[in-house]
Amino acid sequence: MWSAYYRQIWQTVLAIPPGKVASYGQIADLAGLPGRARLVGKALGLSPEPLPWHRVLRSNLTLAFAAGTADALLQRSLLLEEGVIFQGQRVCAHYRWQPDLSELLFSLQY
DNA sequence: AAGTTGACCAAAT
DNA sequence: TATTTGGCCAACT
Repeated sequence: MWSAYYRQIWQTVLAIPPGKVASYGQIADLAGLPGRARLVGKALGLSPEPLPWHRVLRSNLTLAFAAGTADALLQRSLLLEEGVIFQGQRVCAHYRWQPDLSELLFSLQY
């Protein structure tokens, strides 16, 4: 039995298209939880089912995990598989997910 | 009940 | 571009 907050967060993360990335704060906003970026990180770790968690990163486009850790390496390779290119520690800015209205409405069809 | 923590963020410096 | 600062708030000590 999960908090409604987490469900909203998970749903929003699922709406991120492959090959795109979003920030924690952005997910929080889209999920109707402005200012609660930290809750997003928490929710990702508690997800009961597979999520495209690797598409979520910090607002400065760096990974949330410390460089060199197993988690960071995994996230990096998952993104590379989707065609996301890195410049040093951060992903190129043009991979940022910029949802338009119809895309958001579609993701809310339930 | 009170203090700490965290897959964060924006603004100022 | 990097670091600091203050803010955020649900979950845990």
